[in-house]
Amino acid sequence: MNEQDFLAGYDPRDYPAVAVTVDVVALTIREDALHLLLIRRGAPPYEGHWALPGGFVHPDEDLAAGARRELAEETGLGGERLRRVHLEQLGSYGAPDRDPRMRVVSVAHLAFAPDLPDPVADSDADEAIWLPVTALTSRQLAFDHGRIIDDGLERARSKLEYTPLATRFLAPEFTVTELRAVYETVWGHPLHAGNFHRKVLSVPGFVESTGASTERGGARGGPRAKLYRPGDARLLHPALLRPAREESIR
Amino acid sequence: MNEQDFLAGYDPRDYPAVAVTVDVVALTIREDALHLLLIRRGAPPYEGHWALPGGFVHPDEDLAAGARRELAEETGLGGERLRRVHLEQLGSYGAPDRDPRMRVVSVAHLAFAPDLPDPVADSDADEAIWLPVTALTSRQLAFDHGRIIDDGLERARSKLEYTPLATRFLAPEFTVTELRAVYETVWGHPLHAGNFHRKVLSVPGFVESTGASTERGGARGGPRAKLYRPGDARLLHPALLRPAREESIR
DNA sequence: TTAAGTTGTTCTCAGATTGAGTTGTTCTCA
DNA sequence: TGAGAACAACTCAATCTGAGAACAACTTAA
Repeated sequence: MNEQDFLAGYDPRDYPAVAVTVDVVALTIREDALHLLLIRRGAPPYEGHWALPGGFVHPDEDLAAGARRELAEETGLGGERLRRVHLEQLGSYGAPDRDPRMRVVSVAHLAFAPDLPDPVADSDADEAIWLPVTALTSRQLAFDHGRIIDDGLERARSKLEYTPLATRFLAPEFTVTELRAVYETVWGHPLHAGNFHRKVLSVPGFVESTGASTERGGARGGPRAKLYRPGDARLLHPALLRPAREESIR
Repeated sequence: MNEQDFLAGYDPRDYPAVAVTVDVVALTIREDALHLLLIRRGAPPYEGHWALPGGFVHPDEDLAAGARRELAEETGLGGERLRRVHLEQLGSYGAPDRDPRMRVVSVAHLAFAPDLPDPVADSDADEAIWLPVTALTSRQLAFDHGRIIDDGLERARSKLEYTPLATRFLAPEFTVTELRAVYETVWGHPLHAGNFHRKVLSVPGFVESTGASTERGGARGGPRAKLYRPGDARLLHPALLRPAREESIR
């Protein structure tokens, strides 16, 4: 940053007031559908609209810590379960008029969680709910949260290509079929079971075998499946490619 | 964000003071080396250290607009030349103690520019210079700018894989060899000329032919090269793959 | 003017990867 | 017990990649 501005004297009160919040696009998979954690606003502006969980950054808190705290508050999650949630920064949104009350810069985060219990009613009167992403129209969403969610979904789809983060939607041990279901849900495409299987096992460090198998076969038949846990790779080489789609504009 | 906080009364003065700045990691290629725009600090803290160009967001300015303004101020660039610079958001950095004076959240941006003239001395006493990225050690850099630069470089390397943004380092018309030189300097690997050529021409929308050729052959011989301009693709399908390297930890 | 060396571009070919389909076996449900 | 489902392995053709060779068009230096 530019020291001139500071040298002029840097009493915080001298600067235009900007509030910094952290918002979280928290994704999970329930019943083979991608769900998003949202909060119903009980007061204007955007009363009755859905909004992302979030709030002001605390004075001594890092941005990521703030996002994790907000996530914990709204989901009631803690300890090991909270630690297993993948959390990354998505981007910052700071259009001057995005909040009608004052200048707010929101640092949005993206979270991948395994299927979680329904949010507990908070001390706040917030109504927090996991909603299927398909059930949302931009009009029902507060502020620019529709845009943030779109960016989060695209980021999630893309992250599955070149990272092993799909495993973060699953329990610590999982089958290849469960892993494939994650990809199919997030990408919205059916995948070739045989090829997916071959690919997952051939990419180094994606998954490692536990040696165990499921107790039962599939719900509608089939043999018991082998169980795997996440491997130690942070990136997939070579990546899994999404089926070619129409050139996405952004 | 959480309306409870707001409903309690939202006079800006009631909140802990947070300043929001935009910083820019501006990259260009000079003499086959990747260069970075830096400013020498003339006052504490970090007096004499190098810092990224940046400054406070103006009250009615979007984050990206602020970054572009800072870039314009430090490079003296404007108009069409400025518009041709690629600018994207890199991420926000908000550790509570990253600036010793007060809480500052910096929204870092990443810029790709064609070879630009040396920065003009600003109205500020700032000394702005293009420095080769290899000439930098983390100790010479102010604040957490070393980290921001690392993140920016990694983002740049990765963006060349799946976007046509390498063309943003070049003039509006360029040869395949010039384009390959961009990849080689950013990635730090020599690439196979024939394979690169084949790949660039086969990826739809990466480049399109102008029909023209260079006036002269290469400096040390060789035929005249065909000239191309950027195509209309925003993403490369299939992507160009970086030569496999040791698993990068982050 | 010529020779030597460099470079842009195209081609070849083997190896790896992918997409699509098949097979065999194990399991659940009716 | 039989039918259907699903896991896992395999096959095969099409495509893509890495590595090298070929060749013509150009440069500079002799």
